[in-house]
Amino acid sequence: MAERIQNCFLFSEFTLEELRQFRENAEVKQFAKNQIIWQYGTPAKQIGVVLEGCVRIETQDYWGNRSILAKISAFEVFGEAFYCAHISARPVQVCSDTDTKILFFGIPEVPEGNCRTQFLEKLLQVTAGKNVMLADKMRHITKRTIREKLLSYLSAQAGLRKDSRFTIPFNRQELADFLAVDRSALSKELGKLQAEGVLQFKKNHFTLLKSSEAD
Amino acid sequence: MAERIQNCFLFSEFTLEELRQFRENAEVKQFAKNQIIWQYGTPAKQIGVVLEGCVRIETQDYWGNRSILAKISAFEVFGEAFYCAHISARPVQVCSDTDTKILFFGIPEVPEGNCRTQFLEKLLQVTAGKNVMLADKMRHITKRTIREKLLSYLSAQAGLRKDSRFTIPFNRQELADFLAVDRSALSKELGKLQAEGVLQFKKNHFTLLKSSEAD
DNA sequence: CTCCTTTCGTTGCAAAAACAACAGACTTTC
DNA sequence: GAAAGTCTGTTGTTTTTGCAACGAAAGGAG
Repeated sequence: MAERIQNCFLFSEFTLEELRQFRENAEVKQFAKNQIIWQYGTPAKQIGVVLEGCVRIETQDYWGNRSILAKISAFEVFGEAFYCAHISARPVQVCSDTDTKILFFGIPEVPEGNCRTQFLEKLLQVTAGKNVMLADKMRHITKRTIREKLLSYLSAQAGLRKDSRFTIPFNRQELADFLAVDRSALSKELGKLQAEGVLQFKKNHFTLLKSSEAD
Repeated sequence: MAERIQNCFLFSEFTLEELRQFRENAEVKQFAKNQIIWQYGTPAKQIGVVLEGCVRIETQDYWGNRSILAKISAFEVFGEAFYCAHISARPVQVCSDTDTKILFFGIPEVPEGNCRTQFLEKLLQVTAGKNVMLADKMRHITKRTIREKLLSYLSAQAGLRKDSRFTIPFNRQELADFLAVDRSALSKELGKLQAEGVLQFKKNHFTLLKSSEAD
């Protein structure tokens, strides 16, 4: 049992006996690079944990255009939302990005009792955390203009830090990707906002100023 | 106990004894219209369930502009994501939209044993469901143009129904709001797509056609 | 210090979107 | 069945954005 699944947050507090029992019930499979692990549209009957390697979460549209939603690396979980929501057909496909070893299981495979309760609470924490992040991002992205998206995001950051001066964890390109806009257009808008005296910035350090009529 | 909290999905399978015990531990409070229920920035130490009336989830930016994220009505849950993710400061405020009666509780208040496990699984299901919907919406919204957003959304619908002919649950304005774009611009783009032979539609019934180079 | 790479701001231009306004089709209501 | 209201497509105009390209600034490596 060289994979040390205790490295995964979900199992970090299992006892040795619980780990042993869980590993007996769960399934481990190996995949070569670029194999399909879960086909698009299949029912979500298991949760996956990457033990070695890296997998891609992908979508494919009606006309065959593929796009990568995320990459999941060692000791990270995937498919848990589809599993827990009991959906009948996964809206994505999962593909090995390198040679991989994957652990598959369902909640019934988790040892009963205190262990399972703890596991569920952790899974809930992970899922809820993703939820908060998604909802937060959604709040900014749904604004119509780059200016509004920026002010919404920066405002939230200031609120979070409880300080009108703060540093963001993104460089320009990353911020543009996060807000789903063009980098140069973002830079342009930042320049305008600074010229208008709404805010000041220097690299990724920002200061929000006085009042404005923005949303 | 006139509120019949069994109407709430989370508690629908509690036994009478479990319900009684739970209600002893949980807290019920009444609010007049437009009172602040949870202040922005406060720690998320409880989950809320609306028993009577309706509440608003709101944000407020650095310059004081308010925006409504959601309205929660009777027997619906709110704040569960913040609670389960153990965040230290809620990024939203919650306000009574009408006179309301709210049930507040934390997980320790749920009777132990089988009951709690079932509750956690249900809560997980609800949270995961929101997660799937949010991620799904995000996939479409992050596309850069209205055309791409539309094709992404419609493509996903076709995939979901496993049929290139399908009906969507939105009218034009609602679809525009969902994709975070202007209604008339959306109509315009739909017209173009139809003229180009990419798809056909009639009200909210759509048919996707042949191939295209869109993403 | 110099070369190389990455990041950032800027510009011009073409494309796309927002906005406002209107007319026809369809619904609902009385 | 007429009137009022809603939903949808369309058009024209203005604003915003995406895109491509470039040069300056910053940071690292040798």
